[in-house]
Formats: sequence, structure tokens, C-alpha cells
Amino acid sequence: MQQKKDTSSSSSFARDAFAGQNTSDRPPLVGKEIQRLRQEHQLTLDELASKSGVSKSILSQIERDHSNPTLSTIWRISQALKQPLVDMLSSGEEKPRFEHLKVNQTPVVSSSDGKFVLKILGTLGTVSTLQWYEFKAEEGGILESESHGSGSLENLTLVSGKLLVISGTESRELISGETLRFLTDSPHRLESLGPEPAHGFMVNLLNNNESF
Amino acid sequence: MQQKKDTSSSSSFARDAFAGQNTSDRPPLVGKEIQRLRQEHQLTLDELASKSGVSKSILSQIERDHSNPTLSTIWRISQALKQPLVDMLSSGEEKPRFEHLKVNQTPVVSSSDGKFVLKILGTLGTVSTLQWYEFKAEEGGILESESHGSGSLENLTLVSGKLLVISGTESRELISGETLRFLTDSPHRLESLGPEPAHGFMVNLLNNNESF
DNA sequence: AATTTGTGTTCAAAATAATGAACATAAGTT
DNA sequence: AACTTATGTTCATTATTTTGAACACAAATT
Repeated sequence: MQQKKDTSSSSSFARDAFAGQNTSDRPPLVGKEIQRLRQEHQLTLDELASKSGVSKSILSQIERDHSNPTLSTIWRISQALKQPLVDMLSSGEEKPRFEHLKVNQTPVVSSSDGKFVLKILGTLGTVSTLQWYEFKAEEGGILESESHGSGSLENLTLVSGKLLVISGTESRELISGETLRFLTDSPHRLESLGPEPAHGFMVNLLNNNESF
Repeated sequence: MQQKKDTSSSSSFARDAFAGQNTSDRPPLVGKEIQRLRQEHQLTLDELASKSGVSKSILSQIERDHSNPTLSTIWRISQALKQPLVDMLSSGEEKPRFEHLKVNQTPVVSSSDGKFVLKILGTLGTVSTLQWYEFKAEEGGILESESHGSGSLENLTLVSGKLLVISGTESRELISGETLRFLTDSPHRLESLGPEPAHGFMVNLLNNNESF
């Protein structure tokens, strides 16, 4: 036992447990976020404790970042607060810098027969984190893309026409006016179905640290 | 003391620790994902242990879901594997692959006279950093906005029609097919000019917190 | 085949996260 | 003011994670 328990006050997890670590990169401090969510839900520590099954004492410590919660503990809290676990953590994580991103993950756009036309309207971030397009595709036009990296999102809005979207093993059919948001961490494919040309708008978020 | 420690073999976290819980909703089992990533990086347990600072024995147990890792432990592993912590966790979580918004589910905002209609297609960011829209405005339709905060950007693409954009003291006229990007750190206004209705897309980067 | 080397698993000990009860403090009531 | 109530913090104890060393096993080498 090389570390005596600090009995007079809290054990100061934030100071002690991570003291020897890279100061710039620490585990996300979820305390404030959890507290914010709890108060937003108008719950007391007691109430959250009974809802989540996590003892109120440890809740108190976690909120003050005096404890290093277990995965199951964070999970149970996130469940009680109806908050995706991932969101709770990412708020503590460094916010997405729109600047840094791996280069080699630039989406490969293959408009094979020219039936599918993609107009790049803009990009954001120096290495491109975000891109948006307008597309037009006559019947049978197909756009195939490689994975954009884990966590990448594609947001499609169809203004007119009919569009078949296949991502991984799943597929959806979009009709005029509908919006589809889907993960693009695997190869995916758009195909214009209807007799009238498909026309729409697409916003792509490429993989960075942003969670969803 | 309601649970005796199993000294002869592993403590079988997956069986014991969650046995009493809702079976349909469990904390994400990160084991397989971590193992996959480690092997993808061609690392042995020893190597990952030294890279991450997490002991190899606990790595072994975590990979087999025999332990309920601590936040700091998962964090250190994710750092060593250069994987956003969030991705590692969400892989275990089932996240909907598609989010399909039917026509009537797309939030719509319109000006008081109903001549300018804005369809909110999506938003991104915890505090709402990014939003994109489709808009349609008949002749004379006007959309007035307050400042979005210093450094905020608006990106307009006009598919059809004619649009007058006024931001601060400057103004521009957009015609079909053109794109305009401008700062929205002051009140601004869009006005549909042409006889034919203006139709286009808009991507807004809002500046909530820090500098940009 | 015997030895070494590499890799993952298990063991006993140590560190620490989680619990429930007791405590502190502030806000309302009588 | 004294008493209750509501809420969060601390304490002592228990349950678990984490660690480093020992172990098991397979693959490669001699």
C-alpha cells in the first residue's frame, strides 16, 4: 500500500489518479456534465441514485470528479438520464477541431457512367471535416463510396425523384421530400430509381472526434 | 457482503456483475472491439500494455469481458489505439444505422407571411454548431435573422430563382446556381426577388463558444 | 525432441470504486 | 428560535478493479 487513503477529505481522484499522466490528454471529466444533466432533469442525488441503481455517495463523488467511475456505473447513470452514454463522454472530451483529420479518408466518389452528378457546394475545415453537395441523378444513376471512416455521417435530403440507399447490409428507399441520415463507416451506394431524375442535397460529416 | 469473491477462477464480470440487471440493456461490451482494434494495429497484449500503461492482465480480462473497466482505463486504451474513446464504446452500443425522416417530420419554419419557408434538415454538435436547411421562397418572401454570433458563417446555394442577401451594410444578389458564403455576425436578411420562387440550400456554422 | 521465445491466462496482493449509514448544512415550518 | 425537511458530503466497510509475477501453451529454433 503505497498510498494512504485520505480520510480527512476526498481522495481527490482528479489530482492523484492522473497526476503522473500527460497533462494535455486526460480522460474526460464527466462530472460537470452529469451534474448538468441531473439538474436539467430536476433530480436530486437520491432520486438519481434510485433511478440508476448507483449509490448516491458515489454519484456525489463522480459529479465532483473525485472518482473514476466504472463503465457499468457510467452506463447506469446514462440510462437513468436517458442520455446516450457516448454523448455524456464526448461533452467532456475536447471539442471537435474542424481542422485536424486524416487525409487518406477522402471519400472516393465514382460516378461511373456520368448519370450521377455531384456538385460540391462547400467544405469546412482545413483538411475537410465537413462537405456538402448537391446531386442530380437520372434513372439508374449510381454513386458508390468507400467508407468515410468510423463515425462518419451522411445526411441526404431528396428534393425530387426516388433514391435507393444501401449502407452495409441495410437499405432504404427515399422519396421526394424525405431526409435520411446514416452512418458511412462502410461502403455505401446511392441509386436513382424513379423515372424522374433524383435531385437532392447531401451533407457529409467525416470522421473526426465528434460523436453522434 | 452479498457476493463471495470467486478466487479459483476469474470473477466473471459479464455473468456476475450484471446478472441482476435488465438483460436487454447492458453496458456496452467493449471487449471484442478492443481486441479487434489491437489486432488491427498488430499489437500483442504486452505491447498494448506498455503503450497504454494498462497492465496486460487486465487487458486480457477486458477483452474477454471479464472485467468492468474504469473510465481512465478505457481512456488510456483508446489513446494507445488512437481511437476516439467514444467510437470504442459506441461500437458495442447499437446505434441506429439509419434515421429516416418522412416528409411531415421535417421541422419547418416559415416567415409570418408564409412566403419564406425553411426546412431544417439537420443539426450537428452538442451545443448546436452546425445546421443546414432547404428553403423555398416565393417572390417577396423575406427571412430576417439576428446575429448568430461573431465568426458565424452562412453558406447559401441557390438552385433556382433570384435572391437578395443583405448582411450588415453589404448586399449581394444571387442567381440560380450560385453559392454565397458570408459572415452572419450581424443581423441579416434574405429576400426572394425573381418572379420564379427561390429555392436553395443553406449551411450555417454557428459560433457559440470560443474563437474561430 | 528438447529449448527457447512469444503470447495469452490465472493467481495473490494491493489499490480503489461502490455502498449504506452517519453527518453537515441550508431552507422551510411551527 | 427550535424543529423538521431536503439535499449533498463524508466515513467505515465491502466489493472489484488493477497490478506484477507465475503459469500454460503453442510456435519457432537449435
